[in-house]
Amino acid sequence: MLTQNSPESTSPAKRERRKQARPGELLAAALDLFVEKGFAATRAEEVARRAGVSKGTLFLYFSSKEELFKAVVRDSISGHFPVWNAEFETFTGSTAGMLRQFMTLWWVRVGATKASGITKLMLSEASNFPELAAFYQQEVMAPGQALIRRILQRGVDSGEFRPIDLQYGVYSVLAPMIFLLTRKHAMGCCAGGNDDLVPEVYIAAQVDTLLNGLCRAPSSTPPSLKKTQST
Amino acid sequence: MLTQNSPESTSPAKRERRKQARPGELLAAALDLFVEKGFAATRAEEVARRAGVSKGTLFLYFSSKEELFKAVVRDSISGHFPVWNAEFETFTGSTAGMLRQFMTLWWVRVGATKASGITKLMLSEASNFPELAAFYQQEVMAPGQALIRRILQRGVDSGEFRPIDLQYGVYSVLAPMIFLLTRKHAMGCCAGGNDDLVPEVYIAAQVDTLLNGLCRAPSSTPPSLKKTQST
Amino acid sequence: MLTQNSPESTSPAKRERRKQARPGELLAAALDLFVEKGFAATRAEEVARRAGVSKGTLFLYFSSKEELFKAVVRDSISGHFPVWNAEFETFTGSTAGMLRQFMTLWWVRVGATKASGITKLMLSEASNFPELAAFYQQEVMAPGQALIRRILQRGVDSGEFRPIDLQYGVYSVLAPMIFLLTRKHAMGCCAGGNDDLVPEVYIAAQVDTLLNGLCRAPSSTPPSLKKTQST
Amino acid sequence: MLTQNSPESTSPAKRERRKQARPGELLAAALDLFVEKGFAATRAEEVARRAGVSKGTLFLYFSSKEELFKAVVRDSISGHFPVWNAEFETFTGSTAGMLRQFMTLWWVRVGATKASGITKLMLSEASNFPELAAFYQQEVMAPGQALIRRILQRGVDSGEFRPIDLQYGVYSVLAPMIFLLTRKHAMGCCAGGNDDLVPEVYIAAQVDTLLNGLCRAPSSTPPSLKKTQST
DNA sequence: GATGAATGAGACTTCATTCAT
DNA sequence: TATGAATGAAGTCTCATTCAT
Repeated sequence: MLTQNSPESTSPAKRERRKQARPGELLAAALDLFVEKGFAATRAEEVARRAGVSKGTLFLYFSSKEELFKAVVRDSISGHFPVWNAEFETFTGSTAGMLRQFMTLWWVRVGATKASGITKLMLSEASNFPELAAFYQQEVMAPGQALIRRILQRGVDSGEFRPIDLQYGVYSVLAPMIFLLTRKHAMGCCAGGNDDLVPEVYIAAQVDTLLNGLCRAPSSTPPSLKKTQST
Repeated sequence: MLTQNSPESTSPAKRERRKQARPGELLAAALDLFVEKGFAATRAEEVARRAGVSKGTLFLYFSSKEELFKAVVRDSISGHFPVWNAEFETFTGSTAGMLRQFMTLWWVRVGATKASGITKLMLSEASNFPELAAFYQQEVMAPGQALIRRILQRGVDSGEFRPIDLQYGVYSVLAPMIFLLTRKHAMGCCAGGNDDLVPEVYIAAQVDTLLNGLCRAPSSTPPSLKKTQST
Repeated sequence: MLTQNSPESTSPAKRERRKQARPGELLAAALDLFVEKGFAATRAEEVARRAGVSKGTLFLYFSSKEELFKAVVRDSISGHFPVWNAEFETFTGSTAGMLRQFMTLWWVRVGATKASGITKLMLSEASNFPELAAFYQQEVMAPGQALIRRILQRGVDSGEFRPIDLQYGVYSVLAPMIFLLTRKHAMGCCAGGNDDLVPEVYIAAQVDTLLNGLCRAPSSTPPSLKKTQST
Repeated sequence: MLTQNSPESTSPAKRERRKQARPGELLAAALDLFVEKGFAATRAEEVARRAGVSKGTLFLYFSSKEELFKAVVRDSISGHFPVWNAEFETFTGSTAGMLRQFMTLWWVRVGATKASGITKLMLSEASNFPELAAFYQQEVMAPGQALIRRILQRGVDSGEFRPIDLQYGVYSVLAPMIFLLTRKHAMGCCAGGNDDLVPEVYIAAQVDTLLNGLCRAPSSTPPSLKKTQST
């Protein structure tokens, strides 16, 4: 989370301190509840109560429930992009290593944290809240995909990767991330009895497959697709 | 869908027939609406109206909106596996071709149809209905994964595939399917500005990547996709 | 009021009877309360309670408080215009008599009834509810002024009246009507101690003044205004 | 307005001066806003902000929003009559001219200024504040009407006017004034499409009609009503 | 069985008023 | 005295569910 909340302060300027901390406390409470119950099912009053304030106070800091949600997204995810992107600006290793690091860090920073719940939430409720969906698309999806695309482009440019279609390549990287979120938040909670998926291992395996494919040899790869290409 | 709905009949003698058909008509209407708007946003009255009955009648057959939802999922997801599995029992080509066919057929029969909405619906609402999630896991996910596993096993056994971890391999295949559903039902409505993803092409590309990886490799990388290169 | 409400019925099709009567009962309750407390200060629930139904029922018949108000206006005033206008289509007497009849009937049918409260209400709250103001302007003011204008035009055409500016003439007729409403609903409640204004007498006197002026003779009418004649 | 407001001073030593001026500044801000938006729609915080103080300070000086309203009306309506009355004590022209001057000056000094908002405000809110209405009646309406009555009496005495009922004559003069206020503050915002009413012209026309009537000839004024004729 | 009018809890949001600083 | 963060009652509107007909 971006905000640093220090709810327990007893110094002289107590009121001011509280005011500084309020948004962070509300954001934290909102993140918890949104992830736990979804956007529509989370009641504004409950967010306020969990943050230890009254209903009215919530609206003092966030003009509507939707604005609160946007703030949560910014605080949990999109606010970090500048830093995260910067790390890759200066990456010097192989592009394969870069892709591995991207997915690994994504898991550590988003997938494994509460922030991942936000993405799952969008998957679930986007269609009912078009404005939020647009916001998320613009604030999170677009920058994220841009970064993936830059990595793939680098691999193609350097000759490390085959000259693939970039957009579909991006989706190939995205798919396992979405899959993990789905496991964790939707099916995972009660999927099978066997917890047979260790995310870190899955990501490693996924990167491996992504880079090298399932096939043993270069083989006589079929001329892939002479089919559909329907529109 | 398993139920056969014939909503447009009102002749005198057909009254009894109608009574028999009621639950099916309600289920069909509910499926449409749940897929279209999600669980919370679907109003009971609208389901009833689309089924051609009154609100009261809906509650005559389903004691609550939740029960209706459960019934929809139960009614719409099983029964296809026996047939689909059988087709692969007798497959004779290469395992690469088998995998390609599996995903292609999945798209044609599930991904591209209304049935896909049910899966998306589970993704969205599973956490609110643990009982349903378990049911879905057992009835749909397990058989589906078993089939994928059999295909991969065949490839490994025949030496076509590298000796990968089977379970993670299954997830590698599953991920793009989930991703497509997500595109179609959740983010799709407003994702990007450009509808830059053609499912059939994506699946083909995905299978290609799955089989051969992104890396140029030692290999004579197939000229697989010299297409689109859209931006 | 246009609606005929018969709240007390015990015949077989009781429910249907109630349904017929509901809008009228709600309209009557709303009229009372709007006149008594104004638009903004009238709570929807109170309207419902006075009509003997629950909050939800009100919104079953009128989709919003504003729509309820519009319905009240139509029911109390503008719905009568067709009939009222018709009466003047066939008027055969002098235009002076016509004008006298117009104002007299206005008092009997609107000014002296609860409907007058609606006009007063618009005077008070129009600026806070622009949509309602526009509605009232279009539905009530415009037709009313059109009728007045027709009367004045008739007088001018027949030579009974001086060739006055029609629009200002309309306002001359309107002013005492507004004045009466103001007396009745705003200042009247506690104006002075002496109820020194009898509306019917005021109207008669006003018509007289309107027709003949205050001056004793035709005198040397000052060349006062040979102006505008706009419109 | 009686209070002199100097809202824009914040120098160090002027602190004490400010304190004295506070109530006046608040009253001025409140007057502006009440006239502009009405009582209910004016928010306490906005009044405070416009006066350059905080919300808390407003309640330091006025115990509630209602009290503030009363104070505004009390502060804004008296004091002008002595001067205005004096002007007419010494009037020497014709009574017709006197009446014309009275209405013209009223428009210049009241109707066209912010003061007119107070009267409109009384019209709107009087029924909710009976005490204020009584106060206004006594302090403003009564003296105003007395002046009009004196003018009419003068006309009758001198033989310029017909021997009309004085009280109703007063109301005939009052009506167009009220009408103008109504136009300006209530309906005006969206009345008609065309701003077809120029107050000065209207007043002139009104005076003309008042003096000479609509009818062409002195005619045989119908024996219509030598008053009462009620109902 | 079928209907649909009626219900009322509950959601979001506003804002006059309070009170610790 | 002045502040402004905090409160919470109140308002409009929705919708799953009930029940008299």
